Amino acid sequence: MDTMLKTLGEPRRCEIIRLVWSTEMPATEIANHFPDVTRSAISQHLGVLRRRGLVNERRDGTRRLYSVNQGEIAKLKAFIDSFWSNSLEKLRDLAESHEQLKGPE
Amino acid sequence: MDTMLKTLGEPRRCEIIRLVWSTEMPATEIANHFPDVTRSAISQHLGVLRRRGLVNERRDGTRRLYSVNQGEIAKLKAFIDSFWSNSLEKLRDLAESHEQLKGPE
DNA sequence: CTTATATGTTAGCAGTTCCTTACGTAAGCA
DNA sequence: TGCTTACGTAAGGAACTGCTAACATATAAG
Repeated sequence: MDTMLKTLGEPRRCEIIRLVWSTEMPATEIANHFPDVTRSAISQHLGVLRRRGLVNERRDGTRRLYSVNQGEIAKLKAFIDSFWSNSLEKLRDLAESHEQLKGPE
Repeated sequence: MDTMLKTLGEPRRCEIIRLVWSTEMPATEIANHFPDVTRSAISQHLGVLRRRGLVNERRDGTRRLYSVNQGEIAKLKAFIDSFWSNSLEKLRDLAESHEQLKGPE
């Protein structure tokens, strides 16, 4: 999970995720959205995202079309949510241990 | 937001957030949860978390008690959620432009 | 077959990050 | 006042990261 957070902590990688969130897009078109860095830099970011399983790659002729693996991002969402739900769990455990002291109702 | 993702991408910082999520805790006690690194390393992580506004510091004698600023983490939660809601927004915009082509119902 | 397009990969460098060691400081206690 | 506890901070180094430039490969077009 730390890995995923780190991966998305890179602004361009995070932006790529947004770009291909709902529509697959070839590498060159993705790179065109980042005029301030070379295509190579974006290709390397795509490689990281692919290896981390955050995007899927589909080949079509010479092109490679990327799309988001929303399931992986859903894991991140669940992880963030777990900060809250785990604290609820702690409260529940605390309540239970209180009940044990008092005996069951 | 990239900053927050990067900040939590560090495993120990992420763990610190969990530690002080629902109960404030003095720096030394936090450091004791990480036997593999020095207290200095943890102090530096706490400094980062404080500067980023992710934790609050309260002084009590020589101790410094840290607690999570849940509001900041809530922003991250909202950001992750926005990946989904923004794609809904795009669908809505798409539907609207279709209606313009057809004329209003 | 030759050329152009789309893309990944490698080498290498500058900047950043996380760590340790050593030191500084402020509050309590003798 | 001197010692101890609880902490932050500074200096410096090893490892990691993101970038560019140059090269490799594969498909398509002529």
